[in-house]
Amino acid sequence: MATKQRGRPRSFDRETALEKALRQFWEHGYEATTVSDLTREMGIGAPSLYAAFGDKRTLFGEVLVRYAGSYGAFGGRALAEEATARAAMERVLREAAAVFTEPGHPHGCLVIHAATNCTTPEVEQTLRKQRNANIATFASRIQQGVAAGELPEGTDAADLARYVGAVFQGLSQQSRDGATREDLEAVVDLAMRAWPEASAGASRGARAAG
Amino acid sequence: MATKQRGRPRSFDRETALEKALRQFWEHGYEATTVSDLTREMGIGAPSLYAAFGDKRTLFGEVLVRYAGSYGAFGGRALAEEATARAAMERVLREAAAVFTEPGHPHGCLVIHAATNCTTPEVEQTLRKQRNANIATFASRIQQGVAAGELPEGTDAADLARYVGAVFQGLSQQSRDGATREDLEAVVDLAMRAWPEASAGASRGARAAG
DNA sequence: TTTTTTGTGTAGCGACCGCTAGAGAAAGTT
DNA sequence: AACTTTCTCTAGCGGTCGCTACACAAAAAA
Repeated sequence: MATKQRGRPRSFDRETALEKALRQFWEHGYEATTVSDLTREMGIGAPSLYAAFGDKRTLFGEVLVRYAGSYGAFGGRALAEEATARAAMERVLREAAAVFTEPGHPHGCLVIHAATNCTTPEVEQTLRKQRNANIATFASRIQQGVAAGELPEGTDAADLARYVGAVFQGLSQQSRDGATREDLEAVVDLAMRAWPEASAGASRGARAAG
Repeated sequence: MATKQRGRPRSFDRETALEKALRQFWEHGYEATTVSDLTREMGIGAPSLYAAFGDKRTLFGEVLVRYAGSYGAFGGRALAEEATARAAMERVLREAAAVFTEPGHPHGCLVIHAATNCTTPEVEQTLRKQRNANIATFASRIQQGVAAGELPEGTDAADLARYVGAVFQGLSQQSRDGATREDLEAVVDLAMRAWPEASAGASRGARAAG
């Protein structure tokens, strides 16, 4: 590991270039981002891109991983850190409203928008699986909440997770269509009104955020 | 229409061909649908397509009109026919759940999916305007309901419309990702729990809305 | 130094894109 | 019949796509 590379060293920073690629895919989607766009933004030639990242699809795969570990990490944090399922889901939606409209990077969720109407079936399927996996993660967290008595007995965790996922996807779409953070916050306020409250026995930590 | 055409008659039915084009754009989106795809599905040569429909963009425009008048017409009907804003919005979502998952045609909403990540700015803008116009229509109907006392005073019709729109867009996305009609019905059930109810005394014009 | 290894630039490959010229085919009109 | 009008077919235009062969440049190793 400590030994130096043998040949001519790379003339660009790999992480910086990857971030540039991420922005391009995030803004324009997989298909609509051309290798020509990528090389221009990354400031390198096509052969350098292929040598450093493989082909376009492989580069996109690496971009997905980077996205999941940075801009897309808020969901996992919310699920891990909040005490109740309700707090977790509300925080997911609220941070989505913030991140999706944040200045300085493309709006919306890369996973939702980067490959809709994609002619590369593998890419389309990868992202569809990712979206469904996210909803499954929501369901799992909600099921915990049901087991803990935060939610009424018989609450269908999968249905509730799909509902949260639908709102999440709607937030992403609307952030692309020009909605402001305040617009989306209002949507979240309304969405959380649908949250099932446990009958006044086991409920604890249920708090209405301002 | 009394006099017959002079030259060689068209060898295909224009409406049938247009419907075929609609299905292609609906399934694959604007960019990902090639003229080659279109001519194959429509059963005609490229010159016939261009003679009958103009270029690809013009054809897509005609497809949008046809969609709005057929598969996409349920929203307008719901808004026009239901007595209350709540009933109208609920019917919009419920019929969306049904139409988006209906067998025999592509899933989801053409307007939402056909041009996400589009490299033709005019097409992208056209569809974004359409989506925002739909939400504005919701807002207008909801405002009527507020005026009629169906909803609490001070209800923000724009916010509520955006919420319904977000759920609508989420339904569309999930129908593409494989959700069944039953899945989406459950989402609608939950979504409607967020609907603001007028306090018992204030429902003066709840049945006289129009 | 020379040799080896690896990255970079030019230049262009075959495939597909949206689109169309031009010749022939099929109808009405005279 | 001949002529006019319109559609259809073959073939291919210029442009862009993702990707790469090849020669050269720049580093470590010998």
